[in-house]
Amino acid sequence: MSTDASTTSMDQCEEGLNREDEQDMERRSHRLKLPEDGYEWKKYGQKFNKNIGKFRSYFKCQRENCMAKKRAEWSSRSDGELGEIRIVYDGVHSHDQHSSSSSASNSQGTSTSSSNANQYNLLTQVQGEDHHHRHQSTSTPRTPHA
DNA sequence: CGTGTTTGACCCATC
DNA sequence: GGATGGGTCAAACAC
Repeated sequence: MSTDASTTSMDQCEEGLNREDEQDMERRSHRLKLPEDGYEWKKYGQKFNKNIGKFRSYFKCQRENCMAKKRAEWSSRSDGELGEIRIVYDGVHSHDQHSSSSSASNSQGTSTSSSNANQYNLLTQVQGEDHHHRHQSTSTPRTPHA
């Protein structure tokens, strides 16, 4: 809490372009436009945080070997335009970015996630939230019985 | 038809 | 011991 909103400065809404193409899906799919990071995310839930009066969307990496998760938080402003969207990354990617433009710079040096994980950790930290609880252990927390 | 999104319900952790 | 919040999965719907 406190001093938020101005923290988000990486979101760069790029409007226009393919109005018909995008509109087709924008029509009813995800009325909210989220900034792409270069990874494929699948929305698996949405909740409203009455504490801050903001919406929270949950995204998961589509990759099978990717346990990375993304969390998007935005105010409940009118539809269409969003003031600021807070993106929080959780987990670490084990695959390369599928981005369109060449990423150039960074990554791909020390094999695997070491460096990558660090990068994401930093982002998560930036959010400056509180609580440091991290559950999800035991390979299979869910397993009633076969 | 398949993909992707959406909403609700369910579960777990925490207070 | 219960209640709440938060997080996740599943099903259904739409295109």
